[in-house]
Amino acid sequence: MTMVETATTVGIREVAEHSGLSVDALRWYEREGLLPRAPRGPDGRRRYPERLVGFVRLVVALRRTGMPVADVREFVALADDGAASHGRRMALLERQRESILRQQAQLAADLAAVGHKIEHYRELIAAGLDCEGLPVTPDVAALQCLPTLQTERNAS
Amino acid sequence: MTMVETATTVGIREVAEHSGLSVDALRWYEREGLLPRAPRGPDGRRRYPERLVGFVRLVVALRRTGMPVADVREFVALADDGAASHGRRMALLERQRESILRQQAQLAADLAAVGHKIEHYRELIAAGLDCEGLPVTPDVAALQCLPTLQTERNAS
DNA sequence: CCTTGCGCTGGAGTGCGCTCCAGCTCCTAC
DNA sequence: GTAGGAGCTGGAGCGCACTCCAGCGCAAGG
Repeated sequence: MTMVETATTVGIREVAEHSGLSVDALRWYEREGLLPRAPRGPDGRRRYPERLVGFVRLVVALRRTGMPVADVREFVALADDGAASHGRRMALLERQRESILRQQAQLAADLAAVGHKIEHYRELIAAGLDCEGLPVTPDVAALQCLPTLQTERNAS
Repeated sequence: MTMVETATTVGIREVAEHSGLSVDALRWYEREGLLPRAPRGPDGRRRYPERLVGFVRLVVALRRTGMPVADVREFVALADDGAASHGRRMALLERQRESILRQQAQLAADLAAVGHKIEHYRELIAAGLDCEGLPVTPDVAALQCLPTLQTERNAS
């Protein structure tokens, strides 16, 4: 807190933290035209005004929902044309919205598939049967409940 | 239809068509342990029995919902252990289910963000204003409605 | 017998989307 | 004045998940 809060502009670090992107990714997005060029402070560093931070959030939402880099680039390029491109920008967003709706349907279907499989395992274990419908021996049944030795995420 | 329908087993091509994976991807999945080794016909070709086709569908659902290849591999490896690994397999699926639920929440949030932005553009256009709240000139307004020259997807 | 078609294996190549780095400039604090 | 820390640029490198290919075998049709 030693610096003067220049109006309401934030540094790249904070934008990174609030957007979920890395600092490197933010710079890369800018170089690649996925973000407009951020204005620089007198020391040559990026100062993100509030509007731009909001824009970053939108771009993150677009990328996270699977919009390819090329399409984001196009969207940003349109933004340079000002009000004249509002219609086309809206159209791009609408296409993305359709895509998100399809993804939601797909995700719901996949959730159901996984859920059914879980239920299937639950039943098999409860009934003491293996996948072929044969009863499991007690020693195997004991192994089934090993409280999830869990995938050894702690290696390396 | 010149071949005898060997029980209820299908060739790799049909599995590809029904699963959405490419033939190459199916073979690659098998080599990499994301699918159990498919039994071969007398000519050395893969013959997928029904159970395996169902398994492929599950694996596709897991991958599509973002389960990393390494985790799928682990799941498949567990399947080799038979009934003794039911509990652990179920645990893996449950973790994936949690992940899907989080994705659904994120997707809904992103859909809302995109939706709001669309609404914003709609209002601006209807009101004849640009992003700074200034009225647009009539010639610009005309450009806004260019019926979506649409991203030129037909290049190359 | 020869061609056509599908599939096989194993390995090399590819596209995307970052991530990492060297070498530099600024500030700020001690 | 010098040490440390954050940021800058441009370019190289990388991990993932396939995709593509050469070189082969087999079986059926003409």
